[in-house]
Amino acid sequence: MLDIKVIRENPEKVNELLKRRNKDLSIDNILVIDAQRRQIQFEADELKAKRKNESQKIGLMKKNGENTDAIQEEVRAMGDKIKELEEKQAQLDNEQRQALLYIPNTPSEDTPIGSDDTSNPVVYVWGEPTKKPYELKPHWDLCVEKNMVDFEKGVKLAHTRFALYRNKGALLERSIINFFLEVHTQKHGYEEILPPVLVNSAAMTGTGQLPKFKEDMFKCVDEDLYLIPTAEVPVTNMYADEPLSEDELPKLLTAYTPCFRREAGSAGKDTRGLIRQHQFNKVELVKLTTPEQAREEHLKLTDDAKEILELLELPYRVVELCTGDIGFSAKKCFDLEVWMPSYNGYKEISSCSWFGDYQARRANLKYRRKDNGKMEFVHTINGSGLAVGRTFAAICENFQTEDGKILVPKVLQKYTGCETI
RNA sequence: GGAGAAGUGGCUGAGUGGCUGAAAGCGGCACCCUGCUAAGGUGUUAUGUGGAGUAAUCUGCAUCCAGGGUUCGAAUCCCUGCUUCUCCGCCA
Repeated sequence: MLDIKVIRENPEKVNELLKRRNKDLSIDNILVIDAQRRQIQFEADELKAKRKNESQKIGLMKKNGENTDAIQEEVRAMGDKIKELEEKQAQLDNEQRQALLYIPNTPSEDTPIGSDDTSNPVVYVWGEPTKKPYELKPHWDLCVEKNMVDFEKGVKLAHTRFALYRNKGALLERSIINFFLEVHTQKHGYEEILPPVLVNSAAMTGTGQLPKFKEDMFKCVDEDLYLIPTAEVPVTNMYADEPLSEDELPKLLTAYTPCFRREAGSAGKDTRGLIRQHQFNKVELVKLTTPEQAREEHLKLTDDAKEILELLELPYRVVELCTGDIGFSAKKCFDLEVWMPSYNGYKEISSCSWFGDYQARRANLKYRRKDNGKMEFVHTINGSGLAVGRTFAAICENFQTEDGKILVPKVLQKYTGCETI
């Protein structure tokens, strides 16, 4: 969430940045709550100080054998008033926190301004869109023909938008996961994490999924547990309420997990194939950094994701998300888009975001600075490195041969144990 | 799942109703001393949130797992929850 002090001291600036996302956003109501809240706290604190003094007096009087009935009654009445003020204060605290939880992050000053994805500038292109003299089948046909993915079984066992991988399909999916993890741990220096895929509402609130995006997630009926929509949630929250020391930063973490999304509101979108499933695999990259390190580490994390696509020799481009398209918690974000013949276009395969201290405030992620010994919020950064199902689809489509085979990218062959599928 | 015990500052650990935001030790930091090394001395060392001040800083309140309760007053008493440990049961 945003820093209330920044909001208080610089409301015009905050409003201006928020309106770059959406002109309806405003923190004006929060300022009103904040002023009331501080007034009440001031009154309550003064009264509590008074009660403390009087109570100590009673202790002394009792020691001296004096009668304290009158003063006790007086302090009791004070207690009633304090309780009243405390309740009011708690209510205002809560109101303010709730309001803040629904305000998105302020975009970075240099995030391009625009209202939707049509304003996202392309900042980098690698390779050429795949062109072949023969027809490239969409992966949803090819994979079914080759008995690699069984969409019907997925639907039968669970629900629409669930798939079952089998045979070489399961092998390819598993190989991609292993390849991703190995590059990020061996080459890029990330620590591998295998986290729980169910997390509680505190974790979901920390990274910004709750409370606003509740309908996007699968929730357990009788427990305060949600299926994670991304490994970002458990991994970013690992150090919540647990200050790090500055030498531990930047902290680089990577995790493979299945991800679960309700895709509420996506009815009719990407209904064929592996592109938009309720369950999909992803390897995530997460960084916790100092504010000074953040921008550079964000670029480096994006490079780590880009490198995967280059190693696989998949054509892709990078777009920078504009203020109207950027995620709720992010300040700045690059999307990596892979060439997907079935779409005759580029399709998102990774989203690399810098969150500033927005998530850190929500999750209470802090570190102790070396220069002044003070506690400070870390900056969080994350990105897909990469989405596995979409990589699977991109490989199937971009690398198919005329006789219906799929060429396994060189770097994957040691995992699949074969050159073609 | 059943029974019992326990949760205090970065760590160990004292503290059963008031002068304890919290002893002591360790660790950390600063300075001093010692011609190396090791040791020693002095001081300092929690977080959150208000108020005053340009600021350095001063100051109120809250916080001893969490939330309630009792009391003039709670780390200390009571209730609930969570977590950890031990024993039993079950189990991949």
